[in-house]
Amino acid sequence: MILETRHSVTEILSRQPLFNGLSDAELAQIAAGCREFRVRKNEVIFHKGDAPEGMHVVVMGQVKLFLPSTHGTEKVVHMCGPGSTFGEAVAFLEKPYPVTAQATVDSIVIVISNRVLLDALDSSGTLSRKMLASLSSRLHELLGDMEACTLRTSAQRVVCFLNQSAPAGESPSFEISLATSKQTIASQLNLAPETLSRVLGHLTEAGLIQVKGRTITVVDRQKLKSFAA
Amino acid sequence: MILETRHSVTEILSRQPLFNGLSDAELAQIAAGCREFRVRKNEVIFHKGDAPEGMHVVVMGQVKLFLPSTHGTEKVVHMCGPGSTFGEAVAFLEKPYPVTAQATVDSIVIVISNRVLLDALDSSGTLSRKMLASLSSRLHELLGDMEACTLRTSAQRVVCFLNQSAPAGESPSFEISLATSKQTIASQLNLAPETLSRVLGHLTEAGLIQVKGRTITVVDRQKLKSFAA
DNA sequence: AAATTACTTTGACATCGGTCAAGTTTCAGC
DNA sequence: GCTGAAACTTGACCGATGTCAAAGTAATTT
Repeated sequence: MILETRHSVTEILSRQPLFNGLSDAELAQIAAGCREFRVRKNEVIFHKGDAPEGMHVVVMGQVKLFLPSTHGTEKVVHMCGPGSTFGEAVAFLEKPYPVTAQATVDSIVIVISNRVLLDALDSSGTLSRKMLASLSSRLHELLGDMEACTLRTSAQRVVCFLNQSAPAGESPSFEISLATSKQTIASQLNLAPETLSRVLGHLTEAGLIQVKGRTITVVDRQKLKSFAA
Repeated sequence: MILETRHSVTEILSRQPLFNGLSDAELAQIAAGCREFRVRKNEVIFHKGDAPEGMHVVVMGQVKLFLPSTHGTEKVVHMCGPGSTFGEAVAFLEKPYPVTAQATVDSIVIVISNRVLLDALDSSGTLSRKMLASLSSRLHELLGDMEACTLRTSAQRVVCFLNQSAPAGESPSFEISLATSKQTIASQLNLAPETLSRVLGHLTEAGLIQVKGRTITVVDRQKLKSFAA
């Protein structure tokens, strides 16, 4: 990893929702305990089982969090885009990282050391509250993934994913631009890549979607949902 | 549910690790915002999708948290024994409960309203820190479950469960007393009850364990672990 | 204690999704 | 723009688990 100091860490942090509402002094204190890294595509930021350094913020790029298995396979737990944080939870426990973090493209990541983070939390009720909300949100998300993995069939999981990726509007038709490879999405949905490919094929045959590379067009939101049954 | 006021809520709360280190005044303030309920076996405390009331503390008995599915099946996410808390995470989000909570035996549960909890968190850094640790811990646990469900075979999941249930000591042989029905354990491990039964049968045939009702004796810890491979 | 209900076990069978293999397309680096 | 390496697709096959059914066992109620 290459140390990077060109940008103002304070400025970057202040743009994160988590750090909104903090005083300049508080922000400066946190920024002082940060390091900014550039990581290259496929570079591992930390391994499952490593001792925790601190909380990470993705400034630019994309980071994949996954559970590695013995036979080289992996289960993707979460994708972190710009603004996403990860590795917070370990700061409050004395346990190693429960996942491996790897950049999927060249990225810039800020690390806030545990000490600094804990100090900041002690001195700011606002930050504590936001951190609690952030962890709760992650917890809900994970429960949702659990639900998908255990209670739904492959087709239902894919349909669910497409719906979650839908833009805010209510129009029956919309377009999705996949943020990652289909391999990665398959892993997130706990499917073999082949299975994802086949399910997308079936949905296309049924006239519900159109797939062109990483762009998927959903023709009819409602019909898609009812297909899952 | 039957309102219950005989016991001192303050006293019960003070026994929970989460509330250690709080002043009497703070505790009293929290206790004033609590209700204590008795729930009977099989009674549902809240449903997935309900609006959140607050945080729950199991005083006595046992509560099952699960994801219900359409066809009556369910996936058990967590079992809460005396001292366990649940439903904290919703206090920090504006979302409905992500799981259903149901008593598995006659139980006593305390509910701390969201307002009171949030106020207490604002005024106590200690409590905030403990709550962060509690949520983080839950997150880790859930990741562990995810890992088990997605990366392990049925036999590996069962062996894993037996190991996790092992007492602290290092002796090669130990006895486990299951806290719930095998049905429930099967659901936690994301197995059909029949499959759990069969796996336990195989482990018994292999001379690795002995099963008698809800008591399982592990003959050799090491051999059991190596069986998973 | 008898009766009813729920839980567990066992067997036979079905199936969803994974694995392996081969071919095709897309992408990244030069 | 080439070229080699990934990524993706498609087909054939297989196996781990789930489902269904029935019998046996434990637990709870009356």
